[in-house]
Amino acid sequence: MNEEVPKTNSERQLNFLEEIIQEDLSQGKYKSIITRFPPEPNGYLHIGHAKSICLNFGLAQKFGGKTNLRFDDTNPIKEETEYVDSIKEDIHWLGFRWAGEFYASDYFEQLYFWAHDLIAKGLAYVDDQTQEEIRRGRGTITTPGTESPYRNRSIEENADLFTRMKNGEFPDGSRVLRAKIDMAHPNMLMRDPLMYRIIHTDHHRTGNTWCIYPMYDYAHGQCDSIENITHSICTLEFDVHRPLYDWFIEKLGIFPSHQYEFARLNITHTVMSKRKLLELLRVGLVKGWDDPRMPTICGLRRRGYTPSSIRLFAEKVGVAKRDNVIDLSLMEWCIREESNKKAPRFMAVLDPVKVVITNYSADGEEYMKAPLNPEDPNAGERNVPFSREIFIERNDFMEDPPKKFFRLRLGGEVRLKYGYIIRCDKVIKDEKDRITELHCSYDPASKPGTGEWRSVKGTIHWLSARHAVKSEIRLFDRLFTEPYMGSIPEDKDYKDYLNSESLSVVQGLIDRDAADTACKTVAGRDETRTRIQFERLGYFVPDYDTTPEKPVFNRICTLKDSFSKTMKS
RNA sequence: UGAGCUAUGGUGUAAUGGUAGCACUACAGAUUUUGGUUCUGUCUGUCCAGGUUCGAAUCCUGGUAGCUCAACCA
Repeated sequence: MNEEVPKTNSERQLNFLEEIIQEDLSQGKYKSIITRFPPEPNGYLHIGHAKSICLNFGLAQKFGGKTNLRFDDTNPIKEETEYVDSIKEDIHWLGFRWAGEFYASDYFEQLYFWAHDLIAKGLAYVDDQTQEEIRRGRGTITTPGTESPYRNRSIEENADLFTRMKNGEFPDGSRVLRAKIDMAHPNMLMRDPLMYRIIHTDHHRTGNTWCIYPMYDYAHGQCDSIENITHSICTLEFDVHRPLYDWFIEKLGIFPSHQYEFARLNITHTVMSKRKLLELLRVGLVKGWDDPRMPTICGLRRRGYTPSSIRLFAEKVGVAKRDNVIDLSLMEWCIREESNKKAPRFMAVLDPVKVVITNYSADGEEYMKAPLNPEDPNAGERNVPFSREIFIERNDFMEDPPKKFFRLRLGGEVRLKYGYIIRCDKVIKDEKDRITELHCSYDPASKPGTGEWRSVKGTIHWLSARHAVKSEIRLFDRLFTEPYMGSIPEDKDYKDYLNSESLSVVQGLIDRDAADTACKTVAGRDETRTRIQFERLGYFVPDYDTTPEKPVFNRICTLKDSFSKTMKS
């Protein structure tokens, strides 16, 4: 029945980058494409980078090309090997394999040679002005700049000075190499941009070999060119850099890589800038780069998001050129979508209240059959122990509930998931009027699999007191209370919007089976962690802090909950 | 105020001169031993004003709004 359906325009649905590539390929501009992911190793990757990674690697996969990983390490003051390692780990974890691993610093020699070439062509000069003088000379957005008094030095003098810059004869900040373009250019980037600055600092890879370092604009396009990158994809804010990118490539007469820009990812209730993320960490508002509330890749990983769920998310958010803010609920949908199909079901009680089944024998015990996953018949079954004393969730009982409350109430019946129907006969409270125990009776005829099935309105989860295992369970919520963190008032600090309830740690009870699953987890090894569902509570994953003595769970996300909404209204 | 980029439901994203579609969200109903899942349905959209055309989200003109750019950061 595989009918060949011709592709119509409406089915094509390529994003604008895919269209460009398809066009380039079909016109024979390139035989195959090469993309690159070019992080600066000065921080941890976040979900915004994940979008870029999925884009660059995805494009190459889709069109039969390859993708390089290139570290943009042109500023030794900010870059560290620690970040190089974490970036590689994150990309790998996301499921992508780079064709080549390169560093901008691999090309320092070539870049230096090309700089001399531009000097020889009269297109670059050494400027002795101070940083302040250069800044003032650049003019403003609405007024043209003025030329540096050093702009018309002879080629010989420039070459000599630049060589001596390289040889370490001058202190930091005393001289720079500039491209000679146009101080009155409407694009500020073209007003004789800096190519090199002097920095007497050890570089994480080249050590003290160099004391002059190329600027981003002088390095990036040429690095792309050296690697024969056909499509150099970056975020929108680099759009004003494109003329410069092209200018260096043209003047040098090297392989013409081309730059294309797309809109960076924003997500509601979080921030994405490295600076802010780092500040949250320094101030102690989060516990580390991999705090499960962080939008970093390692944070999402610890939280329990899977590589496939993040890839799905990257696909769902799309690629275009307009500013966007993606609803956090889309991310949650992506992990729920996957977890619902895969996650084995267990039970946990986060806020236990004891229930005594008064008509069940004190030393009695039996096992209830429970499917591991109702969505997957092949997942098999497990046995859930039942006994006279059980725990249920405190909020699954109300003495005097509203109409739409389908759970346990005084004098009412509820089904224990996979187990008996019980009726609440008596509520026991302490002197502070807090419920300490519920006395219930069970209906022996209501055991699943025996006799006629009897339906009651509600079904709740529970745990046999005798068999339950203590566990620490960490619940997370949005980091910020405000959805659009990009548009908070200017007189406000983004930290004013922190959600004080973004983390709550609960000492709860879980299934023996869930505890076993957790303890099989090797701390820190994500591949060994099983995502599970605690019924009615959400999807969870064992945290790195799990020990054989104490399972620790992170809630990845809740289940969709239409009940709390009905109750509020 | 100069230059560049962008404007399609609440949020994203398609429609490449020919029926404004898809996803998320929200809401309603059916099913349900998870107030989950699944299924069905509903609401809501082309920034504005002109023009070209048999026909415009799409092309043209003029506005408006948002974003980016004045680091020896990337």
